[in-house]
Amino acid sequence: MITIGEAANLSGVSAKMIRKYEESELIPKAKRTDGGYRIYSKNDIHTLKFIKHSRQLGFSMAEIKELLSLWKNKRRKSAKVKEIASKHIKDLNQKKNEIEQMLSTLTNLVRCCHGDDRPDCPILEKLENY
Amino acid sequence: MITIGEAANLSGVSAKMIRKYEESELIPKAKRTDGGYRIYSKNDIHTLKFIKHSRQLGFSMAEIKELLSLWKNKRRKSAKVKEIASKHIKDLNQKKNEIEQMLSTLTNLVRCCHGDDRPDCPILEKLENY
DNA sequence: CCTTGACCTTGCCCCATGGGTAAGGTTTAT
DNA sequence: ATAAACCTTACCCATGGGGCAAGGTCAAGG
Repeated sequence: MITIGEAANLSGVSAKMIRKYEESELIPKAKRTDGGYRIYSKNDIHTLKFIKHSRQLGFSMAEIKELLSLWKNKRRKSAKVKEIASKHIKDLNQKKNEIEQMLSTLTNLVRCCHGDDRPDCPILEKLENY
Repeated sequence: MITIGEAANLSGVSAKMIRKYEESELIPKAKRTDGGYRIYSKNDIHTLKFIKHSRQLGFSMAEIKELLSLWKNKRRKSAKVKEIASKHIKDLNQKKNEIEQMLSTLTNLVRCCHGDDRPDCPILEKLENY
């Protein structure tokens, strides 16, 4: 008999998010006690950990939904998993490139700015006339 | 007499976001026609462009609010601008590091996955037992 | 048996940065 | 005068959570 609070402690996923994942159909609806409390099994904790690890690698809810169904399906093709992960790598690389582009511009600007009591500032000039 | 749609075209900021920026007090409340239409000046367009450029460099609304007030203040100290930009660079570097951490893990996993018709998959194993 | 405290329930609001849509009013040109 | 194009406000959506409030449940101890 694992309650939602215990499941949260065991899995590292907050009770709030466990309910959210249930509502979003990432996990099946939990069984309830007569009083209406959700109850979880060891296996449910295992699934929650899977979700947590997927979130730590930056997968979206939608991607995790796919990964979960592949994980549960013993006749899956690993190619499909690899495809999802490769697509995610592509997304992350794009985000990284955008950040690097910002960083390169900002770093140049900060290097050129005196950073003293005077108002003259190449950073503001760039924002004004970019 | 520039309407919000024209201001959007001229500045590159959507009409929706112009209203949002007004509500968030990034820009002053626009004057209105008798019928209630917002009207803008050339100077307002200039400010909207400043905001747009700041967004393109990833500054948050709160940061842009500060940058705008410094920009308008002719007695500002460039040190303050530099401080905001430096803090932003720090934030971006942290995001970048997190993404790189994910990428390094994911890249290894994808390299190890056969990606064929068989179900065996190191990616799913990692998500399960991380 | 009853109380108390810890835990759970649902429902709502909030963050940031937008996209979209609907019902209705305004402006401008024909 | 009317139609098209534009504007207004007020909602809902997404992402991935955090937090609070009012109320119900559970388990332990008196």
